[in-house]
Amino acid sequence: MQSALARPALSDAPVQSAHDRVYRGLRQQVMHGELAPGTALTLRGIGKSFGVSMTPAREAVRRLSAEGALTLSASGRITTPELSNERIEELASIRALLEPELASRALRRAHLALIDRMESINEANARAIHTQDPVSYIRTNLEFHRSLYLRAQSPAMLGLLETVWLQLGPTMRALYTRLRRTTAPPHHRLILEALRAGDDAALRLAVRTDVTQGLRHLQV
Amino acid sequence: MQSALARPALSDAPVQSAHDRVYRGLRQQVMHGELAPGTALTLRGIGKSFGVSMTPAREAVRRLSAEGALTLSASGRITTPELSNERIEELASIRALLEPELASRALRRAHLALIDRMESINEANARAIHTQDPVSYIRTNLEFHRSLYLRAQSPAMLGLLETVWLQLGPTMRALYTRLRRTTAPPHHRLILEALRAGDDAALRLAVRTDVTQGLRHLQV
DNA sequence: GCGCGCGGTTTGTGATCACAATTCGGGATG
DNA sequence: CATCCCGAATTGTGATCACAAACCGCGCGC
Repeated sequence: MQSALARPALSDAPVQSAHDRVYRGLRQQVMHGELAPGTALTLRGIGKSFGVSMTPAREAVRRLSAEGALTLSASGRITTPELSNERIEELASIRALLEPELASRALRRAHLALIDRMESINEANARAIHTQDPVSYIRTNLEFHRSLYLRAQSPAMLGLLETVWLQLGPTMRALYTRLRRTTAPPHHRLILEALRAGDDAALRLAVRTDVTQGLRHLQV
Repeated sequence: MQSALARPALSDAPVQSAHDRVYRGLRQQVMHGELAPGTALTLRGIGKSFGVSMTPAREAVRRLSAEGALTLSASGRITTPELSNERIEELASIRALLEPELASRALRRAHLALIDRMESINEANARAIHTQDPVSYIRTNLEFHRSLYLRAQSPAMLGLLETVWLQLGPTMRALYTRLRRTTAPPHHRLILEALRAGDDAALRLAVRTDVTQGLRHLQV
């Protein structure tokens, strides 16, 4: 154990199989918007960049494509998904369905330490907007939401939601690099206020509008 | 070029890769409740039963485990999922969230031919109850719901729902073989009536109760 | 009789190889 | 100058193999 602060001792799996390392690495790249929509990948390229052979790369890609994080063409070529407008709207409406429910379930368990942590994540999010860093913006934005939803104690629902986030990753990158917003999203404050007030209806509404607002003006 | 003559062009995907055949076969077995919870599988066994080597079997298993249809132990052993009571309730509440939404979206597009088809599926479902065939019962039950949701034109939402069905497959088998019901579920009739009446609120309620009713009295 | 350790067997993992299909670029042709 | 065609290079697929870890059952010892 090198550092109890950097990596808490309750971390479960320090030893992970090769395909799992590849899976986690690719998954993070896709979810955080490090790859533009339509980016082409190859098994040999993935394997080389992770220092493994084609076999673990293949399994990671198969797993990610099952989650919608990657698209396999009919001939097997690997790309990040290029979503149609209808698909984006559908995924947004799924978020609008799942996230208020998760927030509501988390509400009764959200104590002050969580709200404080969400506030600090939100500040990091504002800094990412200021420095025009789309990857940091997406990452901190998702972190803000996930830290709340983790309290819902609903792993299956959170898992489903994360596959939706995965599918939207490259598109969110394209979105946020294009519109170059300079002001923080106002709804995060509303979410924090509703949490502090313990107001379920206000929380559901604030989460819903935050989710739909970000994906409303897309115009791909 | 010989296959173009041997296989008429009107079928869309006559040629499928080996791992896709394995994937589809296993997926159907799991979703339709042909496998009890905790059933152990092996890559070599799967490969042998599908006439392929370990490689396509591995990819199919990786894909199915990403969808929650199979569980991989820490050491890599493959089993069908054994769900805890909390997990079953959570998945039921996800169904209760997604299915009324899909039904509502399908409502405006549900013309008479669809309702007739759903009625005939429902009759097959009643026959499956009569003959005490759990696999046929689960299959026709899902078919009843899916034929409606297909009209919602929401492929992403339907895809998410199907992964939930997949996770519940073995559990539903255990459930329906245990309680051996002899009467048809009454809510399918309510769903059909609401469809005919074009009543959105009644449809949402009927679907929701049908979903929660079936998974309420579990007691695993 | 009961628990425990040990060895053979099973099983998943990752690497490598041969192969077919796809893709892409260059060059000839109109 | 555009278009089409052909060949080389790229790429995914499936099979096979070596290997380590996990598992299972038998037999020893208490």
